[in-house]
Amino acid sequence: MNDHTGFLDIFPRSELFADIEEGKLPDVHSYGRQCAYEPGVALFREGDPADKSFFVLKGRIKLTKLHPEGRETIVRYINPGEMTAAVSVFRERNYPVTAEAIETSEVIAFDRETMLEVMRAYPQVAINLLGIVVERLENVQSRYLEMQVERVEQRIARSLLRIMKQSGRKTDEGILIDFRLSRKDLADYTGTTLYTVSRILSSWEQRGWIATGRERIIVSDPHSLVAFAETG
Amino acid sequence: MNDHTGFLDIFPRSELFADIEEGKLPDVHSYGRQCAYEPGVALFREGDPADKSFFVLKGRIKLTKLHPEGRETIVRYINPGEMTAAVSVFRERNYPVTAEAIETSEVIAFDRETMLEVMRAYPQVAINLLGIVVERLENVQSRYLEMQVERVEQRIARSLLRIMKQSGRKTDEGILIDFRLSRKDLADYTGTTLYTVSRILSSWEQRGWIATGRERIIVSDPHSLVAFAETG
DNA sequence: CGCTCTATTGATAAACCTCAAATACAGTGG
DNA sequence: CCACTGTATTTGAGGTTTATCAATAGAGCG
Repeated sequence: MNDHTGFLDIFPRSELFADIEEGKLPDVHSYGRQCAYEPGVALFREGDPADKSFFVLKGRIKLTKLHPEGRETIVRYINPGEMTAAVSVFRERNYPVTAEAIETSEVIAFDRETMLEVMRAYPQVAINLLGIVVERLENVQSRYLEMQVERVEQRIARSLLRIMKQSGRKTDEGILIDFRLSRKDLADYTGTTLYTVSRILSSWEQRGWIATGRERIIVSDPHSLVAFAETG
Repeated sequence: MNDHTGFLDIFPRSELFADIEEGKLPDVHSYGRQCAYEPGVALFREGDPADKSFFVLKGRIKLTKLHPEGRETIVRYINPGEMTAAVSVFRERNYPVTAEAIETSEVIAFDRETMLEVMRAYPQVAINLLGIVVERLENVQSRYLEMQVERVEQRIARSLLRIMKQSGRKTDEGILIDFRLSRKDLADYTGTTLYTVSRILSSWEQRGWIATGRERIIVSDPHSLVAFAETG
C-alpha cells in the first residue's frame, strides 16, 4: 500500500479524490500540515484573510456567521472526512464564516498554492470539489426556503433530522446526536430563540418522540418526527 | 477578432474564462446550441433531469423554487453574461429550481459531456466556476442569516438594494429596477406576504425614498435605504 | 456546598399573516 | 379615444405565531 491509498484510508468519506486512477492520485498528504484544536478554539474567524483550507481528521467543527447586531447563526457542522474553506482559498478573499472546534479536533491545513497546484494538475479534483460545493449550496437553499414557508416547529424538526442524519449514532434508546448540542445551538441553527426550542422539545418529549438531557438529544422516534416535518 | 474573444465580448461579466491565455481559450461557442425564449416560457422546470446548462446572451431569467405547499420562492435573477444550471449538470440530478424567461431571451445551451470535457481540458475553467458557485453560496448564506436575525422591513430593504445593484438602471428620477417586479415577487423573494410588502413600500414612498408604480420600483434615495438596511 | 451555565415555564407584547373589500392600473378590442 | 376586463395594489380589522422578559429549577464542577 503506497502513500496515496493511505491517504484515501484517512478520508474514507471524501469525495474529493473520486474518479481518479489509483496510480495517478496526488500525494496531498505530504503537502498538508496537521494541527490539533481544543473545543472553543477557532480555526479561523469570519473576515480573516483566507489563506488555508482544512480537512477534518477527527472531532467536529462548527461554522458560524455573525450578524452586525451580534446574533450568530450556525451555518453548518463539519464532520471527520469532510473539508471546509476549500474554496475561499481560490479567491483572494476573507473567510465568510468562523470555524470553531466543538470537540477536540485534528485537521490538516492546506495553503492556497497547494490547492491550486493540485487542481491544475488533477482537474478531476476541481470537478469533484465543485460537486461538493454544489451540494452545500443546495443544502443552504433548502434551509432558506424552509425558513420562508415553514413554522418554527417544523423547521426545528427538519433541522434536528438533518443534524441526526449528519452526526447521529445509533443507541438502544434511539439515535443520539453525537456531540454537545444545546437549546441555544439549535435555536441559532434554525433561526429562533432558545425559549421556543425548549418549549417545542419539551412537547416532543411528552409525546415520546425524543429524549433530552443537558446539551444532549436522542431521537427515539424518528419516524414520527419525519412525518411531522413533512406534513406539519 | 476570433471566436474566442467574441465569446468574451458577449459575456463581459462572466468570470468563467478568466485567467486563461488568449490563444488557449476553449472554443465553447461552437459546442453550444443557441436558443430563444419568450417571456413566461421555462428553460427547464424544477425536478426535470438536469441535462443542460445555459449562458444568457440577452434578456433575463428568473429562478424559482416550489414548495410542496404550493408557494414559490424567487431564488435569483440571471442577467446577460451570466450562467445558470452550470452546476446541476455535473451531478446527474434534477434541476433544483425552475428557470423561466421574464423577458425575450437568448441563451446558449451546453450539455453535460461538453462541460466536463472543457473542464478537464481547461482546469482553470473549473476553478473559475468554483469561484462563481462559492460566491453564490456566500450570497445565499448571507440571505439566510438576514432572514434569521432581521425584521421584514429590513430584509425588504436589503433585497431591494441587492436587486437594484444587480439589475438597476440610472434614470433622472433615481435608480430604476429594470424589469417587472411585483409586490408578490418581492414578497416571495424576502419570505413575506404581498400585503406586508405593499404597506412597507407605501411608507417608504411617503418618506420619499422610492417611487413606485404597477410592477415598477424606482429607488430615488438609495442612501437612506442603505442607512435603514444597515441600522434597522 | 456554592457557583455557573443550561433549561423550563408563564405572562405579555410585538411582528406579521390572513381575510375581506375597495381602488388603481395596463392592456384590449371596439 | 373609451369602456371593459383582468390583474395589481392598497388599506383595515382581527388573529396567530413567536419573541421578549422574568423568575425558577436543574446539572455539572471544583
